Amino acid sequence: MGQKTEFTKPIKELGYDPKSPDSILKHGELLIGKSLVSYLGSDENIDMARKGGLGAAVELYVFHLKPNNRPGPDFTEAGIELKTSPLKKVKNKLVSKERLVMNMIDFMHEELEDFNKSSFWKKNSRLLLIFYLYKKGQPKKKYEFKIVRLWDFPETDLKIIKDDWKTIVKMIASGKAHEITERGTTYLGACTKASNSTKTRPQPFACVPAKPRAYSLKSSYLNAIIDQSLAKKVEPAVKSLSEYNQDESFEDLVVRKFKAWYGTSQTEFASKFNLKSTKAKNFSYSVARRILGVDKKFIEEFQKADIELKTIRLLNNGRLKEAMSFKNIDYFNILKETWDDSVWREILSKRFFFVVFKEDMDGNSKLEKVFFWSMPDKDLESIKTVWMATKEKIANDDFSSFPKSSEHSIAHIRPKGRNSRDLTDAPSGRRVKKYCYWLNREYILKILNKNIV
DNA sequence: GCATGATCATGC
DNA sequence: GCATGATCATGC
Repeated sequence: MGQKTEFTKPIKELGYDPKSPDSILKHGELLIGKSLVSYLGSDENIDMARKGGLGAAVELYVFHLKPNNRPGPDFTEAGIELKTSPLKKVKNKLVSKERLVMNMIDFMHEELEDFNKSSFWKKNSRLLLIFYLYKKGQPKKKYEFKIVRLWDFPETDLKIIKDDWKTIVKMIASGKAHEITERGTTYLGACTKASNSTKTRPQPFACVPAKPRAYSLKSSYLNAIIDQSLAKKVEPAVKSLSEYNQDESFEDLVVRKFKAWYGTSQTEFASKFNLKSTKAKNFSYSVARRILGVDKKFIEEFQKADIELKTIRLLNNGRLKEAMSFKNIDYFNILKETWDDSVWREILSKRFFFVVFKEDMDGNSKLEKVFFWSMPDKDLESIKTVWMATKEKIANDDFSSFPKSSEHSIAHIRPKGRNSRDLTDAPSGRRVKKYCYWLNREYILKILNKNIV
């Protein structure tokens, strides 16, 4: 004991505070969505040949920890053990690829009475879990990190883990370390290490040597952590009822929060909120999240209520820059649909939150206003003709004369692919251009004018 | 590599 | 100045 964490850099150059769990976590979170190579900005000087694979590389290159085999946690002062573990994709879902191996069990010296004094608990009571997506054949340094989070065992889990631990040490105490199996426990396992070697270890109460084993968290337990972590992409815009003014609705409150920012330019938003580019396709959504004080990826209320945020850009002469596009038409799907259950009708039936930017005389786009909106029923129903005409053309394998904006006051159909060579299969088997749904410019302008209060 | 939100380019 | 074809930029 008494060993302290050692670093490969002076503390002040680490980029985080190794005494602070919060700072360690924030630093780790920089990995999300990146690989080691993209995190470091280059793959020069990454030596993956060392022992321990990606986990050791994360310790070294991300946290600048000196390799160690201390009995205590990696971040001694913060009491946090760093664990890096692989995920795999099964039916589009991320699951644990393997059990998470913790520390070796030293049969001769393991605590046999008090869980709190056990080697497992001394090292692993609090974890920084880093999950990455394993891909066969890809170099390890290119694996993408998906989840970074602190893990404290909830009380109710800990009860089960303590029972598992007792089961394991009882085997040692009764001279049966060589009979330990992984199946006998629930969350915490004792998995074999170096199982295909002939190496064995002595045990204290029997002459029979036992296979070397380590404490491990089972895949099923990790899967629960993974599910929980991935679902945590939402955060409510309203954290407490006290945020509401009297008689205010959720939408009123959202609009009120935005009003304080009217007149702010896109570049100002970008620098204020640390957004990389004003051209990111989720730029407006990112701005909205920040205005509403949401750190997570999605605004919970918007998700729950299926509110769709759309950006509208006005030119400085008050005209609309563009019509509004929606997603591409699925040529196979549309043939199976009726208007009432069609994808497009479903999209247009949503509640919308429009964020309007207006260009000033110098060409800077500034936040002009925001408002919630739903398409009136009569408009929705009038679009049925556009949809039917589109469906009919597709059924007739005619991809050259979709409804134009001059033919209907609300909507039209227009190409949208990566470029003109970006083709897709038509039901006829032919390769055709991708088209999508649009709301006419004039129609959007009309909505805007109605909502200028 | 593709889907998606957004924008550009050109001709009338 | 609009309609329409085409393409960009980015996230997943």
